[in-house]
Amino acid sequence: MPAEMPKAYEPADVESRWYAFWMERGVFRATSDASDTRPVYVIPMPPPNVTGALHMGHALTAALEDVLTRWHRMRGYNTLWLPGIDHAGISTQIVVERQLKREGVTRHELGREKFIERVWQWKAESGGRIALQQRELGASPDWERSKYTMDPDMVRAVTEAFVRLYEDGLIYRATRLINWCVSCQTVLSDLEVESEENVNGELFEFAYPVEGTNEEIVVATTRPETMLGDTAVAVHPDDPRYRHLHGKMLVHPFVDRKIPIITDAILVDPKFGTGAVKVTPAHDPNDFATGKRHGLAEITIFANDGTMNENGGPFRGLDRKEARKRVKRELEQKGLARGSKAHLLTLPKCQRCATVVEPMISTQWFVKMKPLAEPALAAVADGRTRIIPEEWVKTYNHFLENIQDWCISRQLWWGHQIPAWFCVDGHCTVAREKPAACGECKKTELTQDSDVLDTWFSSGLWPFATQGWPDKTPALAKFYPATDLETGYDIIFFWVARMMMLGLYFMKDVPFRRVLLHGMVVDENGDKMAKTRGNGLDPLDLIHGASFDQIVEKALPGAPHEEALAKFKKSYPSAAQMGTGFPAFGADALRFTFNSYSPQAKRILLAPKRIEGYRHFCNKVWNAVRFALPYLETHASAVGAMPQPTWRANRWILSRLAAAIAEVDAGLTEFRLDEASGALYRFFWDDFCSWYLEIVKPVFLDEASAVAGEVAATLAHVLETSMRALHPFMPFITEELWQRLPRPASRPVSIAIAPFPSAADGIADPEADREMALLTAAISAARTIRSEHEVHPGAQVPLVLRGHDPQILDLFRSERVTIRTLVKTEGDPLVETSGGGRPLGSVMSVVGDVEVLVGLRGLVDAGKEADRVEREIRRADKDLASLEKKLGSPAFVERAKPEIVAEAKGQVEALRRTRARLEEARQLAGELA
RNA sequence: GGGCGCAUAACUCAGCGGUAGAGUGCGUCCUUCACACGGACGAAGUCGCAGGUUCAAAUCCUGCUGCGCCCACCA
Repeated sequence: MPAEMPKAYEPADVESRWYAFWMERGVFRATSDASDTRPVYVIPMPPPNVTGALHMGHALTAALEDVLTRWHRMRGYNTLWLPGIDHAGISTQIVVERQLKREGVTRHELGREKFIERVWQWKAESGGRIALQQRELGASPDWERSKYTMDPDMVRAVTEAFVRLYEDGLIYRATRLINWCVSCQTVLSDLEVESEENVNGELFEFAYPVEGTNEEIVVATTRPETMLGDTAVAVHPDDPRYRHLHGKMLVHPFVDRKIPIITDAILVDPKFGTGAVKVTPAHDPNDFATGKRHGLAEITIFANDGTMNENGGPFRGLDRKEARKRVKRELEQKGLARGSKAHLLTLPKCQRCATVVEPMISTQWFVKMKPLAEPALAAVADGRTRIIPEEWVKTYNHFLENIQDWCISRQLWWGHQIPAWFCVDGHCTVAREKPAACGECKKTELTQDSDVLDTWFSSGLWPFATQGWPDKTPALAKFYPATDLETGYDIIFFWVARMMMLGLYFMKDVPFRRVLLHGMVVDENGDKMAKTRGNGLDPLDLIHGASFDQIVEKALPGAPHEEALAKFKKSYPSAAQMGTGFPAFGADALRFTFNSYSPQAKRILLAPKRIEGYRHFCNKVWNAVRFALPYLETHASAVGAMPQPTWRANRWILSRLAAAIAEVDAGLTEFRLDEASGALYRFFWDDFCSWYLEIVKPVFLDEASAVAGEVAATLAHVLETSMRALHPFMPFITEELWQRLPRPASRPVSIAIAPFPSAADGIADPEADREMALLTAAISAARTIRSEHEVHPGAQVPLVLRGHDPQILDLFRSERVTIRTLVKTEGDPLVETSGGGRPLGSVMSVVGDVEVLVGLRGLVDAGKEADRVEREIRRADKDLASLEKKLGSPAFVERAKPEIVAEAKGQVEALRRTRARLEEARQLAGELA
């Protein structure tokens, strides 16, 4: 460690120094040893996708969870922040396929086995990247326990869970109308389908000729191409327009098929469109249900890639979009088109690739959700798991109360292959290992189901599968259930609810005691960060600094530079004014920023200016220690144990420290990290730096000072304690400074495992609080007078403090050095009882019962002084009026709480005295003129 | 179509029943021996609109307006 401390805090220097130290000392390790009797704190990290690079969401998650982790570790908990990586089925497959494409190969050419090898190879190369980036943030999980959802023990747990659910009748195979992504070529669960609202589309109308008549029936549709799969046209049974057509047949214009006219009161709203609905059971959820009601044929018209199959007649081979155009054109040519009108629609899109999802009939694996959902609802309702902020409980409940069965099979290669085997006759056998023979017909030629499981199936098992389940391991006994689960609200359904359900099912206990939810990081305009928008920020660029050119290149790769820069500046107007790039804010500043947002904020508008503010705070902390160190060395013999000071400022700062610790404690306990971080910020900057250090300076300059030892002891203690309190928020700078500061011999090797401050580190002292409040108010009043009259900061002025209360006068007398230093007075301030003299050219302020008189001789601007006094008087009058009005109301006096009435009365009296004294100030101002 | 949330100082946000707060920005002054990534002081808000409850409302209730998000199979 360099002995010299640079004048400005350099995050890069400090941050590069400590991570290896923590790792070497193993301070992040938890123990599953049963003999360890410490209380346990477990918080599973949401495993980032193996494809991922660290984005703002990860950084936010890491910043918040690391605070909780480090805080508990310092409080003596056996703390496990469990890291991991998710194999992320679809995403990963897409990434690797894209890679192959660049090499000119498809996965089918490569073959399944070779492809999976490629994915593993790719994981080995880049799968560790995000963990390294998390280290740059200072994250302190127990890396040695890191899990990958494709680890052999995880695979075993997934298989076990699947088989058990199957055996218990909760997993089944069924043929349903499912969501098919024609681009990813797999089925998707309902949750993986996102709907894009208010898309401009059209409602196209065309006619089906009625067989054997000259009549026709006109239907309206947003998807004309699906008419190739129509197997009925439905009308409302009571609709008089069509009554005579019930049961008649229609002639399909393109394929050799007759279509019945059916009546259905559920499907058809006679007021909508033409009142006649074409029914395509194989490609629309409503029509599918209608088809089931009427026993209609289900004609699939699309191949898996979204092109028309052999049922498409003349349109076979065309893509969906192209088919739509051609169908419309041909209908027009046949004279069957009946026009179209604009129509707003909602498009279902694939979460991964944004392709429009196609409803298709397919045989898939499902999990029966109702029986799993009920215990999960109960666990939150009865408080076994608490959701914070509470507003999310409704969302959680609504989802589980209306939950549909979960489609868990995916037509991918990358993932956990489904443990089901088929014989040549199509019988299915589910087993933990490949069975010797078909469970039904005993044939021995078996092939495993080629599908894999939804990625979220394995994530749902995370809290126990990572601890050795299904074995009864010591780790499982120790670390299940977890204490907290902290994550973004966007995965309540995908992850949180499923862990609740599966945890309760397999472990008979909730997976975690609390669910803590944070919001989404968005740009300064409130827009989601997205690659297409060019508004993504790399957290590492904020930590290390980067030019806007570099940032823009990353945000919108491949785009013209000017365009990308324009988009970026629009997304971050305040950043655009910061010059040509971001300076290195440092990890600590970024972390502190994340921790300064209220957790109930759904959107976190990341303003770089705010990060800058917290970098300044780091600098403040740095310089406070830099200032103090020499004095602490000089008085080394006095520094050590918990101080028991008698000097007022020392008592006061310990009292403020006690209050700050209490606030931090309350904030951290209730996941109000913003309140905790805010309390520390205010304590350190306002109380400690602005007042305490300034008060203490003359003590160290005075070699004969009798209190120097006491001050050094207090200063050392407050700084050492502040570092410990700040450490969960700013781990790097606090470790660095703490290592430099004198500290009790009992402290461990790293601040990361030093005790977190407790009530015992402060001493509440209401008397000191009260006295210092008076003192600082008087000093501020004098400073205001100086400043308002533009007295040069270096100039010394006479100061008189007048009052009636002998105790208060004693207070001022004993603090004359402080007053003299902070106000810059000419000699010691004069403290006297009312009616005494006053300095030449006096201007006066009233603070409580004390008159603050500053002598400004010829410096006075009479006009300004008159204004200032009038302002004070006006303020007093206004306050007085509102209080008197309130006290004048009998209703208030009778019904308000007595203490509130008493307080108001006290305030009125004080204000009346102030008001009376201000008259003298007014008179003085008048004399000046 | 339902549900949730947000509207407080120029900006970003706390506060959520007892006389309006912070950070940033802004203005004045200061290169004072920790820090100009600083200091002192100051200006700035009819707490979205309209009703209601209450002795008292940014704070609770109702309605409205404007944003944002989530869920939902309306051709």
